[in-house]
Amino acid sequence: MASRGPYAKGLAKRGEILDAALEEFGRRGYDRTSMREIARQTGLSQAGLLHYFSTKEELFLAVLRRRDDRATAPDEDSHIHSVKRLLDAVARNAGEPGLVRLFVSMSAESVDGDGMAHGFFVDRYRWLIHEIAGDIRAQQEAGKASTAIDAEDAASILVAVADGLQLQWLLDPDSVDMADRIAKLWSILKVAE
Amino acid sequence: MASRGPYAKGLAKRGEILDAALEEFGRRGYDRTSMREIARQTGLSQAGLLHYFSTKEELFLAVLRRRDDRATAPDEDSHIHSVKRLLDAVARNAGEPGLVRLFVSMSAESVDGDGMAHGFFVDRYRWLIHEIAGDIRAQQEAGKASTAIDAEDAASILVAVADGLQLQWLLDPDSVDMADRIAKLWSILKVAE
DNA sequence: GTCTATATTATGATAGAC
DNA sequence: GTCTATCATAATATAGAC
Repeated sequence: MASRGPYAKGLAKRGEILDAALEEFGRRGYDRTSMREIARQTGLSQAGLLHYFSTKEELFLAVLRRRDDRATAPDEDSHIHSVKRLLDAVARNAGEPGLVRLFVSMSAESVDGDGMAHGFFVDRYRWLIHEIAGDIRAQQEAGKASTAIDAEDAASILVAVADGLQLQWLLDPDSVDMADRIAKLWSILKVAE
Repeated sequence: MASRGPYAKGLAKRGEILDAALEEFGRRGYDRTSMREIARQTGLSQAGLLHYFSTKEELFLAVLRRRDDRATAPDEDSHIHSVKRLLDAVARNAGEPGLVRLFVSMSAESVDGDGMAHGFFVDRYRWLIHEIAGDIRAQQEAGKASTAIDAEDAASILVAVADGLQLQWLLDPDSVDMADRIAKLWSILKVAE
């Protein structure tokens, strides 16, 4: 609530930088994005930008964490992820190719162990799949979902389909209706014998 | 058959370069891989390497095409891709993280329209899904697969799961048995009501 | 076919003034 | 908090000798 205070301006600028960085990282990938370009877009010199984020990696991780928050926070009531939320997120993402690109390409790039964001993505997938598996298990126990498939397997598959479809969609947007396809899959899994 | 001739040495060297490049691109991604490093690994100077592939992009595309061949050619009888082949490829890939990494990260990196390999991956996905959809349709007509889901949808989903699971597996190899999971999915899709 | 040398252009980061 | 240098690398690609 402290919209005035010693840090007000700095915080606003930080937000502006994160917006621009999200845009650039999402559009061009980590390696091809330069600090100079992000600085330029926010009306700073490169050195000025480094006052806010003293390394490129630091800025990158801040961008990832912030996007993660968006996907989690401003939604429904529960703080738990669920199948429904995953489906919603996929549908929503069709309007934000930059975000999708960011996550698809960043998670792929972070794959090698020494990579900057490796830990971030490992944790994120573990958490996401665990949450969704919990939701599926609850639905199974309530008799609303088939027990023909293990909840953990189903969760992992749904997350995998979401990622894979996003990749197909990014490469060829007209060829895929992501939300429709993943919804069909879930409707089948839900009633499998 | 011409193991001797004016080009024999050049061709062998080309192969050696492609092997090293595949390894490096797969391990570090396109941007982080330098021509100098590939040259070093093949006992060439950077300029010497450029005699074989005059730009980095050219080398990269040669690597992609070659890997694509591998996945297609040395398999069974038919020249057509199929669900079975996709499942086999996923199982096989668990032994070749470098290859998986190459394709996951390269396809993600190629996402922007101006990217070097965009066309390659767009074509590849179209073809792959089309082939697999054809196989599924054939199974449906033979009464071996359920018609509860559209063949095109199912093919897209299976390819998406393969990609997504590979990503999960790369990030956290112990957490996923890719082949098992995708096989379970297919067994469910096959008998869906 | 392969090399050395170099041109050119970027990058991330630091030092220090204002 | 922001700037102007500048440093130190590192990259692809070219020119031209051998």
